[in-house]
Amino acid sequence: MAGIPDEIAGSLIGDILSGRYQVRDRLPSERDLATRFSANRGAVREAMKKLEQIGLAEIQPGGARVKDTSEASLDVLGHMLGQGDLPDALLVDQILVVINSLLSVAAEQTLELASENELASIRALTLPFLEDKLSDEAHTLARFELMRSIMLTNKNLPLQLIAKTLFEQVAPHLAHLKQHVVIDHDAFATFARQLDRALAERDLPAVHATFTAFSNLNRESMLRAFERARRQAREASLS
Amino acid sequence: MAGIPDEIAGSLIGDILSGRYQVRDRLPSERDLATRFSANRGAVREAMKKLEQIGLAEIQPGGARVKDTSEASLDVLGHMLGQGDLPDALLVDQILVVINSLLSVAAEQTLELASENELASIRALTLPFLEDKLSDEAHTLARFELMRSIMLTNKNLPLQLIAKTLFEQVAPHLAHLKQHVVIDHDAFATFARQLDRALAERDLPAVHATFTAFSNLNRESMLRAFERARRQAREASLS
DNA sequence: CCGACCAAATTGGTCAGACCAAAATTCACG
DNA sequence: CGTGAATTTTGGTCTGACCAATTTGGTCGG
Repeated sequence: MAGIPDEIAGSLIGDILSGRYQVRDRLPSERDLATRFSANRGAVREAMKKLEQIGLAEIQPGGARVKDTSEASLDVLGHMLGQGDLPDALLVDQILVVINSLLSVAAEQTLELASENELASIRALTLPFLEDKLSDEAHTLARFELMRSIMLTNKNLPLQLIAKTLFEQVAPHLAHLKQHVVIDHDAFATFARQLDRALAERDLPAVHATFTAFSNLNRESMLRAFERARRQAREASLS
Repeated sequence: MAGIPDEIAGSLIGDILSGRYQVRDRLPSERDLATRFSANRGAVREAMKKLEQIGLAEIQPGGARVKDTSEASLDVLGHMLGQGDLPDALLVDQILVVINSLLSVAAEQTLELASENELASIRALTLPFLEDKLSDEAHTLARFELMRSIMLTNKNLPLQLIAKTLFEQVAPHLAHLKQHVVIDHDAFATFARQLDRALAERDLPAVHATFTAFSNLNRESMLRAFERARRQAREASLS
């Protein structure tokens, strides 16, 4: 299922992101890589094309060179998060900042453009947060559903694409952390009430303020989850 | 310089975006395409890989299928903008909305994290807008430099990557429109003064409000440019 | 000793033809 | 008329080859 080119690309990406190949270094030739990976040059070539598409390498006749991460495409994020045992907490936080700001924009545009029906269907998604005995899983599900709905109701294609990409990059690496996340149900209930009111009254500043609060909730809860995960990792290494 | 696979990919992308291949349709086989483009199957294969990376096609043993634009990567935007004679005005507007909201986030984070020196260097970039006799070109240059600086001072890598990608996608297609853009120097001067003050006092809400104004300025000026371009195109078609 | 220039080796770009496994298609059978 | 097996089609990978651009290394002249 993996595919040989993807394996090669993954290995090379790991080498680059771990610093084994420095920026501006020349990567081994396609022929050398083919030998090293016991694969055909065509497979290596597809892997190199992937590196180029991700923006980690620049291919030219004469040789391929490593490019800086800051010149890469969004797809590097997933690979960067997958480097260590735990994802980079700072990077995850930065992604959350962006996601939440995009949510805010989406919501603001929804206020301007969405029909009453669309608005109502979003507001309905805030109801689960008011329930008393919501399991953590159901809560997480409700959060995602609310975010997804806000992103889809919005007609801004670029916004949708960015959000989708960010989610896809970060989601797989957050799966392990899920067990460490502790949800502040009361805080989210307050948020849900505020969001519902802001949407009902089409109060744009209130929507913005609400999502700022939502953002802070998410970021703090994620940072705490990282702390717990790290602590557990330390204890495990002592035994 | 173009490269055979890129030519093939470009042709297929055009066919997909223009609707010649509908979503979920099967694309011709690699062998057929190789014949049609008088190219080797390897070249066609690389083109198909590119389609897959862009997110416009899904390749599986048995055949490749067209995917919906909403499931693509950010890189489709550039191709979508390059479809007609003029870029899609609505799409450009949506991109501007996103860019400007990202600018706002970047600026807000700068307020929290940037040193006095970094802040000062950004503030210095607002000065050109106060000059009286600034040519349109110099004005555009100053705008870009200000945006670039805000994006780079910020330490948020995902934010930088998204902004860079969006710029790269949209910039080439805006080159033709530049001649139609009329700049409201006074409005930008007001914006510059407000931004400078907001940064100096690290006034977060003011920064947000300022960028909202900036966003509206940019969007309106671009929409007007589209109108002018369309009008000129109509007149040209009459002659 | 150094820089400019030229030839050889290296490298990516493309092509041709082949085999395999998985999917799609066809078709005979119940 | 369905259904399941057989066949064809399709993508995935491999081997080996040639070309053009680049890099490299050495040579020559200053």
